Amino acid sequence: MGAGPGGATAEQFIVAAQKATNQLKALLANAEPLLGSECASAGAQRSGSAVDALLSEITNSLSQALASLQLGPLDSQAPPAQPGQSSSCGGGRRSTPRRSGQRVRMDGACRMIVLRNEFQDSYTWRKYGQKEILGARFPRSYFKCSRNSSCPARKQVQQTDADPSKLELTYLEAHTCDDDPPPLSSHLVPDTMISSSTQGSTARHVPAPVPSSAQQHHIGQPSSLPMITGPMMMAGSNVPRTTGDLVPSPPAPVAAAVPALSSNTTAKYDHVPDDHTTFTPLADQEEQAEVLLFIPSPACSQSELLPTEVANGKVELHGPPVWMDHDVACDGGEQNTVSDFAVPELAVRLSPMVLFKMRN
DNA sequence: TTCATTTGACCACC
DNA sequence: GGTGGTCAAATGAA
Repeated sequence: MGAGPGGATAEQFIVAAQKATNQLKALLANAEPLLGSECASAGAQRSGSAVDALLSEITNSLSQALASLQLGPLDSQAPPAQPGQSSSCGGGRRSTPRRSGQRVRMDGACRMIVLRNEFQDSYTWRKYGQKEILGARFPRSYFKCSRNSSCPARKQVQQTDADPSKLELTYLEAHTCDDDPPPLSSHLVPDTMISSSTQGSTARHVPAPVPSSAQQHHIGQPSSLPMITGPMMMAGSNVPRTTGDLVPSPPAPVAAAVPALSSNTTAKYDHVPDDHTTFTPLADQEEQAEVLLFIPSPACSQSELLPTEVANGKVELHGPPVWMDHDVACDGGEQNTVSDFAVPELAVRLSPMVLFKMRN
């Protein structure tokens, strides 16, 4: 993918633009009190909302452009597999180039692109397969939750074509092993990502681990940065390898590039404050925003993933991605509760304290 | 010996 | 018919 001299370069430009936009938002937010206190005329307010709208549009456009780059247009010609790549994976027949991910999953899923080669979640995973994906330079690895053999949770890990240092993670099905939660937090990104209630099966699944307060919306990851910044590859990690526990990958340079692919299960334990409803976002939110980009799978639309207010951009949010339960109307009029992450990059800013603050 | 990973083969879906 | 997803035997590591 990527235009001409490197799609990754274009990607970097977009990311930089996103960052600049966020900084501009912050500057404007700081300037608002000055403007608003004495000059809070209706005209100024209109001007402010227009600026907000423009900024939102810029942000959304950049996010979608980035997503397009990273996922690739459906009809794009993906680069051919590298000769050196393993081709021994089963069923590796191929003829017509086809972008990986083009096939639409019917069970729903959410895709998360790890913009940095750092990511962990709170579950242990066991690799059960690897396969060459047509049109993708790198094979896709398949993982199952290893905590409980009956747990249907699965994870797919694949290096992105544009930037091999980035991993594309797709989570499928919800964990049912939550009766026996990990020693520490289990409600961290991204335990499960249940999407589209149009796929009846997924909507029935147990939502992601819910804080004891059982609130309508879950703060996904109070300590998100510590969790995110934990090296996914576990290279150099001192997490011990024990049965069913974490499996640190070897500290080989290659493994460092793509830990979960070359090695094994990923897991770690993340500290989470007891009170999930209140936490102080880490100072470097710009940094944080760069780390993860949550992208709904092709099988589910933005409006399916998010509450209507969010999808319509009427909600102002700040902070890291958060868990949300929200009701979604199915075709038959039936209501299903769907748990998922908000998609801050695509939608809105998330508030760690007040998850949904309605904008008038 | 146990358990995780690898990988060829099979199956379902489009 | 082609592809992605999963299974399961073989293999390797602890």
